Amino acid sequence: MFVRTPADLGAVIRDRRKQLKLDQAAFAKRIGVSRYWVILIERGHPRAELSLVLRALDALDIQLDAGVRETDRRRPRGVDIDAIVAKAKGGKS
Amino acid sequence: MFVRTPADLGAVIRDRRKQLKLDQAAFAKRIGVSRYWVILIERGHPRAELSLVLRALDALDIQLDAGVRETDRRRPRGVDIDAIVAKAKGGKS
DNA sequence: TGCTATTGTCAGCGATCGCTGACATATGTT
DNA sequence: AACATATGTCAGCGATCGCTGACAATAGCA
Repeated sequence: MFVRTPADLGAVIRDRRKQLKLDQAAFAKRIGVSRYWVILIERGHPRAELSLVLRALDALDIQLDAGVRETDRRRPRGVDIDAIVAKAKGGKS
Repeated sequence: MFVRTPADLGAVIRDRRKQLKLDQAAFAKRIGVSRYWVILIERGHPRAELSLVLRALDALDIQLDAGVRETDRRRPRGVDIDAIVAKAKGGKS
């Protein structure tokens, strides 16, 4: 599953927690956080702190893979648009 | 690249930002954040706020994929350890 | 229906966020 | 060296974090 919003993350966490048959209290204790925090996260709290989120994922054996999004493959490989533009930097404005 | 710590994330972000030839100021403006924030993130700030991080990744076209970590493949497929343990719940302790 | 486990809600608190904006330190180019 | 660009540092500020702990609401089961 791809994670683009805090809500996505909340869903991933909640699903996996249930999969592992952990209740909020047990889960919270495992990652060293309050149960309240778990509730907020699963609800999609946008301002949660990064390290806690990462610890939560780790505790659930969820791996985060960060990769470049390859939406369009219109251009042949080996062509660096930026480089071309830079070379022709007549009006950089 | 796998992201397990704030430092990992900082590295991913910094590398990609340079790949796109953005300086901190331009990058910060693009995601609606201060340049100071960018510096902290790239340094691996553990308490950064989630939504800003996600926006940063999005702005860099970095996709976050969350999947269950499959470290050991010792057991044949179809065997659910949890279920077995549950079934034999003589001493659940 | 009762009983239990689980989940959701809240106020008040200390701690820390992210911002600004000016200055210091690289880094690179001529 | 001189200059321009990029990156790193900091103090003070308002805003919000995550915690506690007790209670309310919901779900599951007999």
